[in-house]
Amino acid sequence: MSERVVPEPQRRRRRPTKQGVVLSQELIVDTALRLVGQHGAEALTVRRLGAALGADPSAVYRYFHSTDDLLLALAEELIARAQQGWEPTGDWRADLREIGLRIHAGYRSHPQAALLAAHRTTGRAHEIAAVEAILGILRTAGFPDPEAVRIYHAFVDQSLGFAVLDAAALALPAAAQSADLRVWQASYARLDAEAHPHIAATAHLLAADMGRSGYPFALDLLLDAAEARLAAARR
Amino acid sequence: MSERVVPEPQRRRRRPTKQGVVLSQELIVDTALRLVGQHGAEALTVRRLGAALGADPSAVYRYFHSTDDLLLALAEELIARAQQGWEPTGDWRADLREIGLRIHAGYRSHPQAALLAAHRTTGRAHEIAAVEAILGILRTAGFPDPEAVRIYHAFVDQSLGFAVLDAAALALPAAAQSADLRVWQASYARLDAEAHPHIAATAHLLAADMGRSGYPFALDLLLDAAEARLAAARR
DNA sequence: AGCGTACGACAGCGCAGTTGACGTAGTACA
DNA sequence: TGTACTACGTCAACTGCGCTGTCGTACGCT
Repeated sequence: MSERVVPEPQRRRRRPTKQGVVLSQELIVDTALRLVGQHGAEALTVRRLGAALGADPSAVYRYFHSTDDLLLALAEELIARAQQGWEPTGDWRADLREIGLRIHAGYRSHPQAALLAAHRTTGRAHEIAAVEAILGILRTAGFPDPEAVRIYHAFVDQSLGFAVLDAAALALPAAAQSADLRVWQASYARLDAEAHPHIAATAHLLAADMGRSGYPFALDLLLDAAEARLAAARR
Repeated sequence: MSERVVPEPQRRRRRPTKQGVVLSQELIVDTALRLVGQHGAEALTVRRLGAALGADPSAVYRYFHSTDDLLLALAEELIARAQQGWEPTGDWRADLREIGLRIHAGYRSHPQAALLAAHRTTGRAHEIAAVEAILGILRTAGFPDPEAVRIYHAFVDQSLGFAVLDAAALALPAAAQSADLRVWQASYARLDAEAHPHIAATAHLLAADMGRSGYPFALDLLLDAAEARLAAARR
């Protein structure tokens, strides 16, 4: 990973492409997010991005050194959108729940960005604001600092992790999903109750949950546990 | 996704490759796992796999129709390894914790397989055994069936999600990690305490946690919450 | 011994990310 | 207004990817 060669301050020369489009970092990021949203994560390639922009694919490299760089910019944009129009209510539990659902929903449609965001740091304004907001909620709620930091990490990574898994499921081609359903019915639903009593007893429940995201429930579990620890710390 | 064209029952003809290796599904799976373990998830390509096997890359397609198929086999193998040598102790909380750590550790070195395993179903023996074991622990602990299924999903997806994120971090080239560290120090550590009081107060704690997996802590939170719900259900 | 075929090798397709050279169009300054 | 500079869009090409169709051969069966 080299230094950022591409100048961050705004560019001065703007020449339209052959198709008359004036490029910019924002336009490229927006177009990339639109591509991913419409055609899935696998549709995001430099070549397709160039086509969608109406420019030569290599023009992208005038604004980002690599796709890694571009994905970091996508991550920052998603963080920004997740915070847009959000105001804390003062109820720490409700606030965290709302933020969690927003992060999850935002990244769900952009799994590659979620993978990066989880362990890279953009160091830019919106990311810093998000960290500050979440830590602020926890600390003003009364969590001691070490606990607040640990819960912060668990909270963020949980929402990103579920988003990545859910996004991967959504990105599967329809044929693969129906194939899995067939495999499932052939393998699980017909197991005999003697060898696999627990699966047999809950097969109908497992089937009902297939394809639904378990994130909201997992988030509630995390908030339950956090609340219990807060009560214990106050005692 | 077509039907499985490659015959599952064991093959009869075995001709060594030019380099004298006799191929088989097991050998290919083992070699693929070794490749991923040694050189990261990105090292797993059909061409490199062929080279590691001492065979032409296209020979792999005699045993799996696609990389998707191969990854499903890797997933099944990882599930098998995670269960190897494990015996339930009867303490549901300790048992779940042990299983969670095993799944996390296993998939952590094989993120692509984890991504697939989370929302595909292999329908094969070891996967079924794992589902049966986890559900069994929850149901004999006393969780009502619907709750047991929901906790099962949250538990599995949490461990897979963290494994994917952690694996992605491990797979980053060393240069990217040091670049991020520099960005972090430049952006976060020097924030003024007025604009970002919460980050400033916990900067040292955040730095100490960088790069460490938050999974064990998040797992404990989930188990805490489950235990509380079990107590409530019994009451 | 001989036949049928499973399987390994080879060549090649389309697509991916990325790079370096090139020329032009826009800006800045006189 | 003119001129020099250079940012930026384009082009062509390199490497490596998953995957396929074809071919010959050596294995295992009868």
